[in-house]
Amino acid sequence: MENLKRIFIVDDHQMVIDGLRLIINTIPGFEIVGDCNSAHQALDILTETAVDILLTDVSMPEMSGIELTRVVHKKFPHIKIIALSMFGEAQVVAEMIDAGISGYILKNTGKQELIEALNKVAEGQNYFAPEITLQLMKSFKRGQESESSRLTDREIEIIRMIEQDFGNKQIADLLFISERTVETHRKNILRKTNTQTVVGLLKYAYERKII
Amino acid sequence: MENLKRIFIVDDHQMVIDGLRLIINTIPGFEIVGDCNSAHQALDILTETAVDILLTDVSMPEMSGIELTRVVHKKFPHIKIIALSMFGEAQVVAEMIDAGISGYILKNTGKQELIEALNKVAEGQNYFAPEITLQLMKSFKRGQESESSRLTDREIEIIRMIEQDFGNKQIADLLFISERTVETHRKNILRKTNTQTVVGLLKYAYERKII
DNA sequence: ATGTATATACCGTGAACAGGGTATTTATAG
DNA sequence: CTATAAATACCCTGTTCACGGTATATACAT
Repeated sequence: MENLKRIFIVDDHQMVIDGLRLIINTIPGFEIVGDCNSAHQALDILTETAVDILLTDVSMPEMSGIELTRVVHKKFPHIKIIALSMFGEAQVVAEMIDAGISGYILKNTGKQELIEALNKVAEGQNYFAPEITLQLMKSFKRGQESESSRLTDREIEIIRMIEQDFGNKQIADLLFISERTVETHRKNILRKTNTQTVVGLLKYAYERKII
Repeated sequence: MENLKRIFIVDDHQMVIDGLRLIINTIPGFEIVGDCNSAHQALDILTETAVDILLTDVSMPEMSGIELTRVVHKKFPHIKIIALSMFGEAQVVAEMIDAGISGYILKNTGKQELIEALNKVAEGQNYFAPEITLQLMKSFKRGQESESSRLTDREIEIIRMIEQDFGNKQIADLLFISERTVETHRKNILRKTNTQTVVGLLKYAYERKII
């Protein structure tokens, strides 16, 4: 009888769980023993379900993956925890590491990488997606240049206009500057906020009450 | 002594006011007698400032342009009101018309159109930006096909993933469908929500508690 | 059987955006 | 004077997105 590693998945989006299920079901050596949509549910279930590896979303309503990781790491120290996230924001990664994860992968991870992560963690090693380590290094470097992360008044102004769904051309017209200048500001803004898209930027801005 | 039409501008974004000021200051026949950043302020100032034309933003915190228009139209019936908005959403336009506006222009309006709007309204006529009338006609037609505006479960699912900053490729991977299909869904979503960009869509979705 | 709604999927195109970079000017501080 | 920060502006490229359209399959209702 083969000794399968038992995996449990926590994510508030069932579609992510279903996607992961389909992939993991094809990976030898692992079996999914359950899944649920909230950290609270997970804690209940883990008290009566034998689990080896916990795959948990980082951002969840009510109780975050960070908190869940802390509790699980404390109550069930044998459970290896792999974090799943859209982003590898350095601060969040650091908090998850502190909380006790063994791995951190992005949600768009391909099958090969997921296999590698699961195998490594199952062997007692750690696994961090390359993008994560890159992100951490960037953050470290950025931390040393903290002044470069502060948004200028102009940049904040432009964020506000982006939030109002003005395009670059419109922003340029309203501010009497070149469209190329707007693009440059956008570039600087995305770099400083460590985001790649307008969606990410707006979330950043809302979170930090910039707008 | 030339008889200039006195304009007052209300917009919570000073940059919009400044932009309008620069343009209007070059238009013969008009003078700006004041501006402020909130509807409440405007009401106070209008009681002691002679104004012929009020340019007001539609969306403002605390008291909207719609409410402002209602009050101004009632207390100062001689004041012609021109609405300024990012969008020409039919429902909003209709409410502003009910409230008593004489004109409605988009914030990205060029100088020529602003001149035309001001002149027409100053003569006692109405002026609506061509996009607005087009939007109203679209809305009228859409109102007749109200079923086509209801978002399907799949579409809501995809909106949620867009909000999580998943790109089309990622959404396709997670849902095991073609990227082309995702594009099609996006197209249908934007059409149904009458939005043109992700920013507009997210605002729509947040407002309506879709996400 | 037909009709409708939904999901899926494709074609084409142009515009916008993200990301790599370069550079200059102005204002301010030391 | 030099150095720095901020604002401005440009180059280039590849990718993504929005928007115009077409079509088929499936499930369900009539």
